[in-house]
Amino acid sequence: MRFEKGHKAATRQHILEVASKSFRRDGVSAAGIAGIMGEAGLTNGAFYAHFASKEALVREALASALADQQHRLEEDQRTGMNLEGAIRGYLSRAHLGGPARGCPSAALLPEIARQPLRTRQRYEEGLRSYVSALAALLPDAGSATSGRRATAIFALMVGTLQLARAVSNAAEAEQILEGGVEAALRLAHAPSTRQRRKSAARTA
Amino acid sequence: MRFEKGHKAATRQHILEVASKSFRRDGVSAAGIAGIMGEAGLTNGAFYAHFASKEALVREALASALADQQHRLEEDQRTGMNLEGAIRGYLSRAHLGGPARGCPSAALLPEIARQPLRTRQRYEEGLRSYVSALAALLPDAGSATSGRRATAIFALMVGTLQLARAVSNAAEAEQILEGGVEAALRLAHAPSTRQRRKSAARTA
DNA sequence: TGTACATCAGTGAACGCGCGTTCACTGATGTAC
DNA sequence: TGTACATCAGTGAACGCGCGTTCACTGATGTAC
Repeated sequence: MRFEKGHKAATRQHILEVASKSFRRDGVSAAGIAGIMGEAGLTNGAFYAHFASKEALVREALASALADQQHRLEEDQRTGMNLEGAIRGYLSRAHLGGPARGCPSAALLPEIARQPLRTRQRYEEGLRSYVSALAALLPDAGSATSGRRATAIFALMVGTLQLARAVSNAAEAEQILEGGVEAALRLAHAPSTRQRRKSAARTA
Repeated sequence: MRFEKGHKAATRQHILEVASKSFRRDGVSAAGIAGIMGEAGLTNGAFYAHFASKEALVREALASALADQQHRLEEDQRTGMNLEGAIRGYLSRAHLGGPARGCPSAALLPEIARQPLRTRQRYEEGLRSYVSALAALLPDAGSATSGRRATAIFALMVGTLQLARAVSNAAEAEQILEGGVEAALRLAHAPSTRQRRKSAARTA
């Protein structure tokens, strides 16, 4: 054989990694097959030996980015990082400036919502799994409401990072991130029933 | 003249409204000039009599959508709606299902972050103005931190709506919205300094 | 040991199509004389 | 009052280009005899 054993699988993996970054950097519909293949050091024709369609690539690249994100969170957890560390890492200058290597939800959520059902279902699996890992870091991990609260915290972090990225002024972007950290930390702690009732009464 | 006075301005406005909806529905890069003009009942050639480029249209359509959003919020405010009402309206089933008429940030934020500087600056103005209107609804409106907290609440709402839209299961989408409402209401009330210190100590 | 053939990852040109943009033209109206 | 011309919003074909996808081909290797 012309290529060593495992070569094709390695190429496929390489295309996947390049695509995953391209999609997050440029958006799904703005990133093209020829560009991705070129960036991977191949020509466009080789693509269809690895994937059935662009849609299939999107699906796999998205799943791969979500899996990476979760592995990094679990690795952080293993090395003793707490929830505040995870929040500060997510809402950091590094993550602000590096969407290609960052959270696929922050880079692509509205576009994911427009993808075909199969893609959205695949995303959903990855999301659920990631949010569970996040919920495990909450002070009340395992409680009935920890999953729902982890989802809200994640939504806050995604929206905050997107807002900070859209804004042109760097100082304002950092203010947005800081405000997000503060708010996320507040949400991280379960309110007592008494506090929640008081809140509801005040806004009603 | 063949056309009544003000005809051209009215056509321009019509194109803008159609474009604003198309962008939110399909995404900026997926929505094309010919499609927008067709939806407006015109042919592609007429476009450049009204706008200098697609980029110019994106800029104006975005500004227009943000202005609409703010006017609706202020109208709600005038008719006596409080912050909880605004939050529940934003995180409602109607808004979930109608991105074309809804919040441009929820529909387009990651794509806005990839637009040229001019577009982002225009977005930023509209955002600032909208968040100010939101801050005016906070219990501590006018305080030093109300703007920052309004931004965080808005980020939470944007992320929550995006997440709910991406998910394929309708029941799960509603759960996400409910969790978002709960979290937003919590953030709406300024914590006392004592509470904030306690929170920080617990997560450190 | 040498030769003919099978394998298969990757090449690169081509397919039809839609993109953003340009431009010569249309045709209904108002104005000038 | 009638005719020639200017105006201008909109038409529709065409520009070059890049898209996703297909396919005949290449060429280095392993296998069969």
